[in-house]
Amino acid sequence: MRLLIARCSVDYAGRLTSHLPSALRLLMVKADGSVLVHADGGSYKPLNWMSPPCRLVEEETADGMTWTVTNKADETLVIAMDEIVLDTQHPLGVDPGLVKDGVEAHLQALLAEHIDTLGPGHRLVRREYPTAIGPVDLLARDGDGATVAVEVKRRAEIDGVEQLSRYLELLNRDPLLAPVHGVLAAQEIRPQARVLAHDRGISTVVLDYDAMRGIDDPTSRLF
Amino acid sequence: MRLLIARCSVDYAGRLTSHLPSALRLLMVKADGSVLVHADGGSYKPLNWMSPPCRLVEEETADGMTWTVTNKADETLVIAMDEIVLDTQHPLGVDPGLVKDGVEAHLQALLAEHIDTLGPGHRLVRREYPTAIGPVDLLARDGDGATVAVEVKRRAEIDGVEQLSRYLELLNRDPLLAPVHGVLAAQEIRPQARVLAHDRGISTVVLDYDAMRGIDDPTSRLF
DNA sequence: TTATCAATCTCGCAA
DNA sequence: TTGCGAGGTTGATAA
Repeated sequence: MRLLIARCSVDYAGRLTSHLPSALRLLMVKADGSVLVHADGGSYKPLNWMSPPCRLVEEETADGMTWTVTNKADETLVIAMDEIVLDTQHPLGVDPGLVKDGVEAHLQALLAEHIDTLGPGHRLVRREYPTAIGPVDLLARDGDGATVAVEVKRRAEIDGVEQLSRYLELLNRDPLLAPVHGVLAAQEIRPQARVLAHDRGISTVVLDYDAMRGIDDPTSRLF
Repeated sequence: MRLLIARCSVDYAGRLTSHLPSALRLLMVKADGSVLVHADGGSYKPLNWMSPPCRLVEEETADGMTWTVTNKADETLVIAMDEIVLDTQHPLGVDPGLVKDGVEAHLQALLAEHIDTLGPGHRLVRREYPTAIGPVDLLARDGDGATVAVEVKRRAEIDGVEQLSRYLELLNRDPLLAPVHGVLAAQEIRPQARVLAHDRGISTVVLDYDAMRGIDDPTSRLF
């Protein structure tokens, strides 16, 4: 990994065009040739970058150095340096990689365990109920024995409603299941998703992760 | 901006938990206190990070140094270093910032200015026409006074057709607007999106960014 | 390889 | 502040 602190201007031309006026910035060149331009603030996203695979051409100029980074799609990143404060290189080797503990799969498992969160008398038929267009997160029966299809999300947006709608259309063609009622269950439901869901007769339920992991929370209700 | 090359293990606990085994990595501390952990590969996304605002507590240990970074939501990032290869600091100052060109907002503005791209006699009603499920990019009237709802995309895919379809269903319930015709306008329209759009009676228009910008150029006008 | 969906998404805008 | 949608989204996974 090569690190530079340099006063530079940066121009990108590709899926959009952008320009950065000259200023002191960090330039990072990774072992795979990718380049990142970072300022001394903002979040983890660089001001500009080129993802691998790409090629870097270095050119000495009168007052500094110019990098031209290009990729297969002819996108270009041009970095013109007029002052170099630091230029250092360190081989880091291959990283062993990140180990994550999931969230969303856990939500589905918890709701399956506490299926009565959807209302008294609910019974789980199965998780990941298979259909021709993909598995429904949860299939259940309510207190009256009617079929309920549940889509579980961490945050429910319009796409989740569309997804559930497609499942419902398919499931309702099965006379053994129809009529199937849809439930969108999530820790957070965007207003527009709620509006669209209710417009289509789909119920929404807000899930309380901590409550399900602990004791049933009466404030989590179906409407 | 402080830069370290260090052998370290990293643990994050917050919206999820994650662990990185010890390895040589780049640690970046920005002026706003945010911390980034980068490997020598991958794309611009760090292996781990803490976004500002956050607080870093540094602790000397027997065989190195430990950082504990916390934010308001009690998320924590713990970095345990057992070997430090580089530790350098450079004030960069405030960045003048990025100038972008060619994004969807520009396309929408350009098409609003050149609404006759949709056909002769078209008049703009308004941009960002509000509905219960979100704003329609452009609402217009065609030469016969019929309502036209336009969805503008840089690249039109299936979800763009779905989005426009939802708007059309809603708008067509309004007797003052109905019947509303849909137009999907984009620089690039994926074949599947084109097929689905036409299947639903939605027109597609390919936008030429440079041409629309050129027409707007005063030097190209006759008077 | 392509399509689909989640993300510690980030970022900008507008109500 | 919050909500909402775009992003040079990126990244992972299944078909």
